[in-house]
Amino acid sequence: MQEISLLAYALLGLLHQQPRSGYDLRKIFANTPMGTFSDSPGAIYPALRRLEKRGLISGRVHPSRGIRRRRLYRPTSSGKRAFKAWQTKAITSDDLVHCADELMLRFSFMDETADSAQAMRFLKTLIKELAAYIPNLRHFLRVQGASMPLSGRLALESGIRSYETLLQWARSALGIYTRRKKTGARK
Amino acid sequence: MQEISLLAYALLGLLHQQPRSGYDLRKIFANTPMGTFSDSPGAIYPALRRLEKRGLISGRVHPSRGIRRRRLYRPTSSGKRAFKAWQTKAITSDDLVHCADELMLRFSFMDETADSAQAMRFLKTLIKELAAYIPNLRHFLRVQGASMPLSGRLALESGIRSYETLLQWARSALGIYTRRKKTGARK
DNA sequence: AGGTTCATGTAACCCGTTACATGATTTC
DNA sequence: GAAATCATGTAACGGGTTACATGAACCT
Repeated sequence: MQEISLLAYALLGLLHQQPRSGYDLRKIFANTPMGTFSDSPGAIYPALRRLEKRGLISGRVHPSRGIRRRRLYRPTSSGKRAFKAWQTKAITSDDLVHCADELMLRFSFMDETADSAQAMRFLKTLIKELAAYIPNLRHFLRVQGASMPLSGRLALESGIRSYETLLQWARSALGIYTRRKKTGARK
Repeated sequence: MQEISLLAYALLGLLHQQPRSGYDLRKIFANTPMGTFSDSPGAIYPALRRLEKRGLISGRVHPSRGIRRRRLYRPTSSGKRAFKAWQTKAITSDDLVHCADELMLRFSFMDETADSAQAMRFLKTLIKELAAYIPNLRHFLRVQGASMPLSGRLALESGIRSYETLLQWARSALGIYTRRKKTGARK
């Protein structure tokens, strides 16, 4: 069982929304706020091939009307399982430092593949980990700040603020899910 | 003139503060908020070798008292020039999307290698680019939000908030530099 | 007919990951 | 003297970057 790259998970998630071609996916990365991912063909097409070879997606050429030949991919049932497993796996404190992007990607497809209970569980754990981690950073800044140059201190302050913003966001997001659940929630 | 990786710039920046060994650098990445960088020997030592081969740092074994043999590196004058050039180069709007980490790294060593005028110039440009970019994201959310699933909308909102936080931080940081300059500033 | 966009692919290169290896020095 | 830590290395592997290539369909 090989590792799956973050880009590959992004592709897999987007294919959960609807069948798409490599070119469709490239355009998404080129023209939307998902632009942190590479839109280069040298990244996308090999990644799709690998996902197909591992049986997580299946692509077939769409032979329809006048349009250019496009190979449309969709997740297989095994691909759906793998994606959901990745999405709902436990959040570790290490994830905050090394995989903040990955956490947000996992959350951003939550509605496509899981129920709101999963989303809420995710947010609660995230809140817990952030609330535990931020004081460590504040402590480091308090203790080491004096011996750091101004720009370094400010850079650290920026990192802390961004975690604090994330925490505030997670709390408000959790509130939205909670409220939606109380009022007769659909889905 | 080859590309220099972000990790390599982080190493180069840290070596501006004081001569250090590969092990010192690994400990920094393992035990401080700079932990987003890899502390694995397979990343650090080859990176140091490459920097040395390119003439940006020079290392020599420190033969002093009882201590274990340590190869201490320090930047060469050419390395200092390259670092400063990287640090003070123009900020593009693309940097915000693809290299936010890189921007903060560039800033965090500003005091080591440049004067506060450079830091202020950096912050001003950052503020300008952020102020131009954030409305684009807000616009996207307004137009596309309705057709996005809740979790996707929230994830985008989180990204926007984090840019807004960065903008606020940049403004307050610029304020600090400005004030420090007015009152009889040292250095 | 010719240029542009659509759509997919490939190959060389770089570098971070993972895992393993090796000694020297300190510690108990 | 055994174990732990210090300190540096190396090799295989994977995947993203960059650059180039190809052809079909669309537009004028």
